[in-house]
Amino acid sequence: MFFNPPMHSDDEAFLANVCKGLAHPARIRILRQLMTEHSCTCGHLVEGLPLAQSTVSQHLKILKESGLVRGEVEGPRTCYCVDRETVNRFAPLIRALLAITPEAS
Amino acid sequence: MFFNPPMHSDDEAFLANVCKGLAHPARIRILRQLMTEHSCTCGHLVEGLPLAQSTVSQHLKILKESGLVRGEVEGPRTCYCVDRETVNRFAPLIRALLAITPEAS
DNA sequence: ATCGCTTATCGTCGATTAACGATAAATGAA
DNA sequence: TTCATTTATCGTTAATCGACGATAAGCGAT
Repeated sequence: MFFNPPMHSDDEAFLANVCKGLAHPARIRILRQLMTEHSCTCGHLVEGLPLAQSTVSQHLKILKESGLVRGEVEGPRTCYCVDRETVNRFAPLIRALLAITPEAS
Repeated sequence: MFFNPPMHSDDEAFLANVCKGLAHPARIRILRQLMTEHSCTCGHLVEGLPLAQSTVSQHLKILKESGLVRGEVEGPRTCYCVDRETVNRFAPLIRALLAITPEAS
């Protein structure tokens, strides 16, 4: 079996930051929607959530800051999509953290 | 109309709540320590962190509220350990979320 | 140039977070 | 009982979050 690799503090900060992005039910919802739909406008997301447009916009900003989401202006609207690079870095890190087993003493 | 969630909103709230517990580097560090050491006193955790005892105690409280950690009083000290039930519920949920691929349209 | 649509930002409010020192509570030991 | 140790809690301060309405900014179409 492998020993648990030591985690760099960069990775800890990254993990914490992404988790912060996921630390609200509305943002979980938004991320899941973007994972399946590939690209959504803010307005479309607002339709699917019981929140005001400004609130959704704010959640999208937090998701962007966490690195999970990117937004591209297209004409009068903005298309949001998941940043797969962040997901692909995050997934193995959180997986490794959760898979740690106690040392046999 | 709201998105039709393939995920129960209970699960979304659970995911968000656990992520909230992980949304700070110190708590990532603490959880990691508890995953490997199985059981730690607050004082032992304080030794490994650049934070005051009261701050570490506060982080432990947040981790308990997120369900990730349990604490048991043993004499004058408290032993903290990971709640594996929470981890075992969280792991497949976050994994499933991150594994979603865009629908072929 | 103006209108209409879409989205970001501003301002506000109450609640929460994060950090610390100080202190209280609980327990084991002397 | 008294003392030392350990941890939780209180009080404080600054910062951030979460929600909203209102408004500004950008763009396409008329």
